[in-house]
Amino acid sequence: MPQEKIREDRGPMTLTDLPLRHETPPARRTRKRTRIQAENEARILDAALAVFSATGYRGATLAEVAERAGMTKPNLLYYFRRKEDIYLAVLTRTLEHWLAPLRDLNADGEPVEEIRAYIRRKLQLARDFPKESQLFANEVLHGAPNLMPVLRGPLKDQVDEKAAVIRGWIADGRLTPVDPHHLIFMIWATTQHYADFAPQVGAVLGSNDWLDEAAATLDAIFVGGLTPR
Amino acid sequence: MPQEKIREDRGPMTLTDLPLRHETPPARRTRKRTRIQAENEARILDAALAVFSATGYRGATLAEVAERAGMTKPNLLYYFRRKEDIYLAVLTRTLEHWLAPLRDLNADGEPVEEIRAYIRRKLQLARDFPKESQLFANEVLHGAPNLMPVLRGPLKDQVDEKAAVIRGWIADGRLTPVDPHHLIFMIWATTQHYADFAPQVGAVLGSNDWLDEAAATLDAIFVGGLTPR
DNA sequence: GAAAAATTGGACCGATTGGTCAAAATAAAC
DNA sequence: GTTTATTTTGACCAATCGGTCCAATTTTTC
Repeated sequence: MPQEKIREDRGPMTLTDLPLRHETPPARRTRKRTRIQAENEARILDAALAVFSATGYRGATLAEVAERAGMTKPNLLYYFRRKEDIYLAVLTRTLEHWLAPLRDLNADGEPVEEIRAYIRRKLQLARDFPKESQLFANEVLHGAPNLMPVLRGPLKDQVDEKAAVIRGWIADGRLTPVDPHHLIFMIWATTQHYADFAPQVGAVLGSNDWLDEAAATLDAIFVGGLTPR
Repeated sequence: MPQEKIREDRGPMTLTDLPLRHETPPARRTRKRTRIQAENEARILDAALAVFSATGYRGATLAEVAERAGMTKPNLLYYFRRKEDIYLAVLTRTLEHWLAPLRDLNADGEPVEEIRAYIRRKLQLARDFPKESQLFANEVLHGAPNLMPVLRGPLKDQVDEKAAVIRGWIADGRLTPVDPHHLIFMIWATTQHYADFAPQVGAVLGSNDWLDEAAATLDAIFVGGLTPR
């Protein structure tokens, strides 16, 4: 059986109201958030990101998450009732972080320069937060069982909006005519590749210091490919 | 615990002698390969590709592989002694298929046209054999525990060889100067993206018929980016 | 500092899963 | 057609894992 579908639909959604809200921890039934609660939940989410991104949902064990978070398994389950809840929580947190850079693509900027800056931002994210990228990649690779509503909803909306911007630039003759959606896919693919396929990149290059060379190459190809002749 | 490292080193290797040889099935101890053996092993490998690519090594269960292969679990284990053996067998078979297209990059061809043809081949592979791509992506995403020697050995050699060809083209002024390794990464990333992130591509496009548009976009960017001005 | 609430962890449980075994059934060899 | 080798399967086992329970401990409240 594939990775379980964890979330059932709960209606439409927006970017600020991502549809992955997990069960509130039992301790929060009453009163306000405790200091210990905040600390432990943060430690758990960090541990969970490491474990889930490295092994996927099915491969991850609560015992390992608990150990990395420095607590026992029942203690972990005191903060998150189920494994799914932990996964959804860390996926949600990652998602916010992940959708941000595209938003900054500015319709009023110089087209080629805007895209170049976007690529640079994504490349830095890949270097600085590879685990987030891997978590996301793993989820989508296995059919996005928990993310499909987000992909079809907020993500598609976001992409469509920016695609319209790019289409406008093309119409103005400021960019080579290409399909904006596929251009965005290209940027996602080429930048996230360095996080998701890190072992391969490292093995082929014989080094893990790829950022500058990668940026230079992406720059050359995209700028050359997008600048009207 | 992450996906187990299944294979321990067995020294240097070549492309034709990939280092993922699994245990020979028990039935092959004696005499030659049976008709039933060949049939069942093929059915098992097909089933295993589907299951492993969809759920990863840890997520896959022998029961599901057996069911898809149309046999009982003990029967499956009669042909492959352990889960690892099945995984390694299907990974090996995939690998051969996967390393092929790069080999066809012809040093004597017209540079931009050769790269364009390579991209087209990879894109068709992504459409026609997404499961192979996903299997490979999953393995690398989780640290390539079973593939690292291949990545560092035969794969790196293959890439280095073709990188030299590209470097030659650049030296002759027939291509925009870019780092050949990163150019190859770009091609891998942009083409395999359509297989590995298929749910996302489908969700954003609202369609699964991406080949022609993708090819046109990749063509425009890569040709524009690689053609000297 | 006593009472109440929140936090921690040892022991335990049922379900799943990879894998075994031995005996039955089928196919191949002669 | 009998013997021999191969193939199939039901029953079963040990380990792992998600999750529960409850008593002990610590922190907060007043």
